[in-house]
Amino acid sequence: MLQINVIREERKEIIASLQKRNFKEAEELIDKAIDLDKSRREKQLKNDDILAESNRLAKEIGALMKEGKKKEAEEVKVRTAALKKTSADLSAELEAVEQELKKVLYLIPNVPHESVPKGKGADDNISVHEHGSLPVLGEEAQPHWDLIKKYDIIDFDLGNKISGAGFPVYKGKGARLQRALINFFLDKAIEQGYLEIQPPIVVNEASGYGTGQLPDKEGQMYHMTLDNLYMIPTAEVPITNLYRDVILTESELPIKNVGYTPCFRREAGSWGAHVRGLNRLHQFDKVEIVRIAKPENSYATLEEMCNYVQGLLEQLELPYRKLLLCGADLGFNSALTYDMEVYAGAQKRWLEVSSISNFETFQANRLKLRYKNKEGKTQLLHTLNGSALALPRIVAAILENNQTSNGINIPKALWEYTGFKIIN
RNA sequence: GGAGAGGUGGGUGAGUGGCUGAAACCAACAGUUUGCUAAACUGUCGUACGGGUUAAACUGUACCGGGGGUUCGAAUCCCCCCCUCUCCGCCA
Repeated sequence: MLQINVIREERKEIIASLQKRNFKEAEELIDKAIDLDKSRREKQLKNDDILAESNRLAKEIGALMKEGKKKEAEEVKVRTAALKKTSADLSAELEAVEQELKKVLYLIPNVPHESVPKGKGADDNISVHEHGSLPVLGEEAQPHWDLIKKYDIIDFDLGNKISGAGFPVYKGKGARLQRALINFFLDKAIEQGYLEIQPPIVVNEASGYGTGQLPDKEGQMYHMTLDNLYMIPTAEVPITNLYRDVILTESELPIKNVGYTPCFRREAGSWGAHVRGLNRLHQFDKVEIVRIAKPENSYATLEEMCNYVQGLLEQLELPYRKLLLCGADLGFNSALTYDMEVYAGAQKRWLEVSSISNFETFQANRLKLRYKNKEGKTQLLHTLNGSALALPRIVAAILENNQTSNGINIPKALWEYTGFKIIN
């Protein structure tokens, strides 16, 4: 959520920046917010004055009572009654305006960073870095959904039976590979100074609002209505919400957290030809890195996170490219996002395995996540997060790219974690 | 799930209707003193939204788990909810 005082001061610049997202209602919503804010301040000023008067009279009554001037006190009481009525009305109006303002603010996406290119869609994302050569596989190369059957390591039919589509069952070396990747990712992050967190994988409503899944992306999450809890779509939600309503001291910064969790996504209506096999699931595993940084450091932090994730992909010997997302493809909360895509040789497609974003103060404003700076002023922090990494598509690429007639070779970096070098 | 006890500022904790945004102590921060450290002393020390100012100073309102109510006036009284602790029940 953008800060209303910033909107007030930088109206023109914000509207212009939002054009990069092709966000048509930008000017309309920004102006609406400014109007509501003006009305809110007027009403508050009026109401505060009335309450101040009312407080004054209450003290006067107290004093009169003490002096035993009961009659005079009664006379003053009459005056407070009218004030009370006016204030009640004004408070109700104020409340309504505040709600309305909040609703409008919830509809306005984050302002893209100046380096974000305009664009119409995913095709306009810019590849800023590529690494590794694309695997050359023979005609007989199989996509991962065939390979997992051939070696009996991941079973969609079984998952279908006990849960439904998009809930695969990992077996044998498939299960072991998953576990190896999770441990590999966690260990590497810890080496880089990240603190491992094991958060709950269900969260309450307030947390959903804190990171921006609610109210607009309600359909993305599984909702347990009996207890009003949500299954997390990403570890970002619980880990970032750890810092909801928190004022950090400078010495606690920067925050570097890493967490492994299963992730749950309803992905309603998004099933089709491109999402076969492991490409898109309702439940998947992911290791997520979450950073909280001072504003002046956040873009250096973003670069550092990208370098870290790229290092992981290189250790896994996967060809990848790094995309700078254009305005049209940029997530609602994000100011700048890099996607990492690995190449899956048999599908001959790039698969997104990581999305690394700087949210600047957009989440922190909702979360009320601040720190006390050197001047002793409380100031919003910047939040960032990135997948490091999402497992299923990594598995898909490993399986497809490393297939041979003898079996599937496991990247060397994982050997100590898998305990085997080949799936056959 | 049942019964009881509680929830006050970063922490401990006082406060049962007005003089309380809240004592005291601890922690933290700044300073004084001191070869250094420690100690002592002095000061500062909640948040949000307004007004005001170039910026401050200054100033208004709200907030003592959350929401509602009683009252001229609520941390304090009443109701509902949430959470924590103890005991019981159930249980990986």
